Amino acid sequence: MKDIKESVEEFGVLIEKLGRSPMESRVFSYLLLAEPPYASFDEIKEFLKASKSSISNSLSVLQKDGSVSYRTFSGDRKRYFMINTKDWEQKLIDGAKNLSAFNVLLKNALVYRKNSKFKEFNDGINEVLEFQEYLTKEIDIAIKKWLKK
Amino acid sequence: MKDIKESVEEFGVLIEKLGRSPMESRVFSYLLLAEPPYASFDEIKEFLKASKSSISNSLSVLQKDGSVSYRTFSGDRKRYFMINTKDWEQKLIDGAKNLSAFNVLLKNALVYRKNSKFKEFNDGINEVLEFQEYLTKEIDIAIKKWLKK
DNA sequence: TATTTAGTTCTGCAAATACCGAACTAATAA
DNA sequence: TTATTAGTTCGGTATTTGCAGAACTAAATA
Repeated sequence: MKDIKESVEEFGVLIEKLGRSPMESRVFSYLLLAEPPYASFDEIKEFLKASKSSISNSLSVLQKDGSVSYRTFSGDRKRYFMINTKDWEQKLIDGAKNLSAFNVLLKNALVYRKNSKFKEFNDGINEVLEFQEYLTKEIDIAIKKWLKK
Repeated sequence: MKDIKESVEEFGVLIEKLGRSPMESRVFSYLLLAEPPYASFDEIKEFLKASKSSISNSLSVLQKDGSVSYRTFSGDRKRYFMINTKDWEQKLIDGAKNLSAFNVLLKNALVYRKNSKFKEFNDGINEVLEFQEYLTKEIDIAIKKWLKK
C-alpha cells in the first residue's frame, strides 16, 4: 500500500478539481484517509507541514460549507476534526440545484431574445433548456425516491 | 428592456460561477444575447473593449471545450463565432460523468481504509457512495430515455 | 510578388489568491 | 491571578491567473 503522505497528496489533487484550494483539498483528503478518521488541529498542521493560519482558514471554510465537523473528548480541550458524512447527502442534493440555476439563466436569455429574427438559434437554446429541465426533474424524482426508501 | 451591454455583464457574472474566467464568460454571454447570434472576432473585441489576445484566448478555450463554434459566409474571410447548441447536450451528458469520477475517488478511499478499526466512518462513506452511485445510475437512465425519444 | 486581413503567440504587468509568521483572543489550568 | 493551550485574525509576501500590447503567421487579395 502506498504511504499516507503520498496518498493524501494524490487525493488532494483530485479534490482540487472540485474547486477547492490546495490546502483545503489536502486537509479534506487527510481526514478522509487518516486512522483514526479524526485529527486535532496540531496533528493536521504537523502532518501537512503548514502554518496555523493556513490550517485554521482551510478548516473554517470546510466547516462553513458543511464538509467537515468536529467532535470532542471529555477531559481534552482539543477539537478533533472529521469529515461530515452526515451532511454529505444534503450537499449532493443542494448541488443538483446548480443545474436549475442555469435553467433560469437560459430562460432569461430566451425572454431577452423573444423578438429575434433568428428563430433557429432560439430553437436550439430551447431544446437545450428542455433537456436540462427534463434532467433536473428526473434528478429530483430520483432523490425523492431514495429519501423515502 | 435592459440594454445589451448591461445584460451581457449581468449574464457574464452568472456564467463565471460555472468556473469560467471573466472574459470567457462575457464572450459566451455576448454570443448568447447578440442579434444576430453570431459575431466576428472584431465585433466581439469592439463590443467587449478588450484586446485581441484576450478575445483570441477566450474563444479558443470556449471552442476547445465545445461551447462555441463558428460559421463562415462565402466571399467573406472572417469567422463568425456562435454558441454551439448542437454539442451542448453532449456536454451535459459528459458533465454527468464528473459525478462518477468522484465515485471512483471514494471507492479508492474505502479500499485504502479497508483495515480501519473505525467501521462507523467507513459505513458513513459507504452510504454516501451508494447514494452517489444510485444518482449517477438514475441520471444515466434518464439521459438514455431522453435520447431515444 | 507585395500587401492587407484575421487571428495567434509571446512577453510582461496587474490583480487576485494562497500561504506564512506573528500578534492576538478566549478558554482552561495552575 | 497568572500562565498555558487552542485556535483566530492581521499584515505581508509569493504564486497564479487574467489581460494587454506588440510581434508574428497564414491565408487571401491586389
